[in-house]
Amino acid sequence: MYLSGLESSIVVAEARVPFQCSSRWIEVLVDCPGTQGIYTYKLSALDVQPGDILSVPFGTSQVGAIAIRLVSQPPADLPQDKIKEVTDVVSAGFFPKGYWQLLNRIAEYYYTPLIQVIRVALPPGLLGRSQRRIRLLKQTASTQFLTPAARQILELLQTQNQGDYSFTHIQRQVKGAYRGVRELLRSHLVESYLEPPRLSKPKRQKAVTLVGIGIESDVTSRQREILEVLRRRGGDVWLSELLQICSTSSATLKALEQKGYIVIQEREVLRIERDSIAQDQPKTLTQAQSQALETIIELDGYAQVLLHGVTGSGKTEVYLQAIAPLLNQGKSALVLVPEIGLTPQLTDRFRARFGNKVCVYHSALSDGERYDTWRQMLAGEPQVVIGTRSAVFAPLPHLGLIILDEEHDSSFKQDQPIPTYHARTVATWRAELENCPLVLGSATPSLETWVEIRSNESTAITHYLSLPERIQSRPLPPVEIVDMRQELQQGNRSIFSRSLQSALQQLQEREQQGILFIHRRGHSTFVSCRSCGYVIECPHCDVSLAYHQTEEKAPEILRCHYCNYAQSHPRNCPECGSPYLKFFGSGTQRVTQELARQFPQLRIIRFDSDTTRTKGAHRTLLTRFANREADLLVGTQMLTKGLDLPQVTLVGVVAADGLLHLADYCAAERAFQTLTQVAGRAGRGEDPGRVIVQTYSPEHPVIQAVQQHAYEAFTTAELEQRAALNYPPHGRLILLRLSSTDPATVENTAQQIATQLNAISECEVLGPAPASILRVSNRYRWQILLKFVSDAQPELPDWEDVRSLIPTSVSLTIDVDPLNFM
DNA sequence: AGCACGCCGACT
DNA sequence: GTCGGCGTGCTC
Repeated sequence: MYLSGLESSIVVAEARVPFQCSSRWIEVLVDCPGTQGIYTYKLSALDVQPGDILSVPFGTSQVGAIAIRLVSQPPADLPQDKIKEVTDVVSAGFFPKGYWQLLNRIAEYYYTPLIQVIRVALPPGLLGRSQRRIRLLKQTASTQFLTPAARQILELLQTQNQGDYSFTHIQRQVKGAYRGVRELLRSHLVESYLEPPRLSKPKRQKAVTLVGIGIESDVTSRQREILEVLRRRGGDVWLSELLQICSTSSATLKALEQKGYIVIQEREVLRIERDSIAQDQPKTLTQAQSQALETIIELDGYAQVLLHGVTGSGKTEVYLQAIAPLLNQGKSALVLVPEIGLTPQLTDRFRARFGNKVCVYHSALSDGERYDTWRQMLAGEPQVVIGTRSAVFAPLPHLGLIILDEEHDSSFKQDQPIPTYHARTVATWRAELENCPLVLGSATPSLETWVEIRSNESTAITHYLSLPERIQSRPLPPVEIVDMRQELQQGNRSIFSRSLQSALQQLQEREQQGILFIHRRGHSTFVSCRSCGYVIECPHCDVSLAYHQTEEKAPEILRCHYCNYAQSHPRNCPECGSPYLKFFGSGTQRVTQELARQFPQLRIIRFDSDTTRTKGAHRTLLTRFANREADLLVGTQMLTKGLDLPQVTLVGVVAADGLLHLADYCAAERAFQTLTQVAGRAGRGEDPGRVIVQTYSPEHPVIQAVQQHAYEAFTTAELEQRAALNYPPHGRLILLRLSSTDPATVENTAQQIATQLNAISECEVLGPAPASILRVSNRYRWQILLKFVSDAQPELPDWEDVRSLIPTSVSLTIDVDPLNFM
């Protein structure tokens, strides 16, 4: 059971009711896998309200918990002496109204225990749990009587200067750790202890506030000076800061406090990055932009809006001007974007417009920063939160608008761990519960959104807003399709067509900038022996290793793109010893090398997940490009996500084919979106742009649609195909992923579950089938796809029952509305 | 997740 | 007969 219906019993604490003496017990939800259900705890001194986040003793350890309901009687069947007491309130005062219902809805729809949903919604560290740690007791000990595992653990502990590691860390490092630790415990070489949960707590600091305004006859000149500094600073300064500025002592300040001039108080400090940026004013809107803005501003209550604007049509300006009046009304706005690192420009623009009312929330923040941002949001000041997928849970009270930018982007879908939620789906529910509008923005709306909006247009709850033109009537760039088969026929064996070559040449001559899109990172997709045909594969996965070489003399490495395994590139074929190894397929590295060879004067920046791994790398690379430190940006998918580089005139797609021939049902849709988005990077500024797409299948419908900027025609055709096969948005899918280290066990289990599911009449069971790559990281993967004709929530087995029937070695995840079929 | 309890095979 | 493997079940 998923504790649905709990929302009726929880009282969301808007104003905390005074402590009631009749409620001496609290029912809580405990953060512990394998437990569902409610546990009752005693309350004596603590004031606990439903929705509070608690720390409670559970079994031998201390775990996080959520207070659900105050009760005046403990359950009759529960012996009094078993009831423990709540240790602490970690965070009091709950989420805004409707939030609890949202979490419950997610739990139900995505078949996920409620506590797991709560875990993704809360910042890390709030649900603390104690951790078992192992500590070295005797420094010098002879290790020769120990088993290898025990000796290894001992040596590991000795490398750390405290001789102290968490048990899980040891388990990761040493195999047979369980046994080894036991052995060491028995011989008293180490001890095991429980470290209490390290809970995120608000960081507090002493602040000095000026209170006395009256005569200052009783103060010394030194004290008067301090008061003057304090007054100049607005009457409110951190204690440590004041001590520094006035180079005084805390005793002097204490004296002033005694005399009643100042108050010294502990206050919460929020660790939130806030750099100031040049101010920016609202821009004049085009006709279409004003019309869209007007519609959005006039919305009252829940509505779903599709803002369908071609690339470069100025969607962001519409967002900004839609948010401005909300803030004045004391409301907040939530802006969701695919990947925050990729859009420093977007956050900059928001900061420039709204200053420090803008908060950025995403997983790259440190735990402390996330925690503080979260606390800050709870406070309810009107603000704009920009974030990635998980920011859909931002606990903003008075939410006035939710914006999902680039709504078609698949990074809004989580496919690993459960809940496998889609931020768009959750945002829709949230907007409904908060009774506020949801704006979905894209140049290439997903088919789901398109159907949802267009088929409900008469209902007044959905609105279709179109920005058919670029700002300042700039034209969309012409797209030239190059048939690479003809290039080859005519004797051009380069990876660049003659058309692209001359365009790159012109780039330099005209001092313009360009973007080159490559589907893959790395150098080559696989390495094969020309003598025997052997392909070098990953030892842990059923894939070939990709060849990586960052620059001319850098080490040559073979890397698995699935499990990150790496080995150095062998000189000879491991199978037959032949020295003739050949690289196939080209990634970003190879293309940059090739460019350097053919266009030595061209300055290149590589922009892919290899070069942007470090913090702030995106911004640095983009700034360098914007400053014209390079002529060409060479990169992967990242280039498609809302980059606004007005100086780019040329966009080249080296090989569109890699995108076209993927196996899953949404491959065509995604290829169209990606190519249209890359193409849209060209000609966003004064100079007109052009796009060159190289392909071996120029007649492919996706290529044709991209060339003609024909979103609607493509979508209509694609929807017909989907309807014929009952694929989303007609009908729904649920994917069961099973994996295990043992190939036979997964297969059998998959078979069993499929048989069970076949009994459900309204759903079509596809599979079980091995995943397209059977083995990844030494786990064998099987899948079962469930297809439903109707949109109704189908009757499915209780997954907890299913789980209890499968062997523990097999893991099962349920992916509702899957997008990733790997 | 941890950690008990508890039931079967290799040793004193 | 005991020690110690890890399978099963509980945690208010």
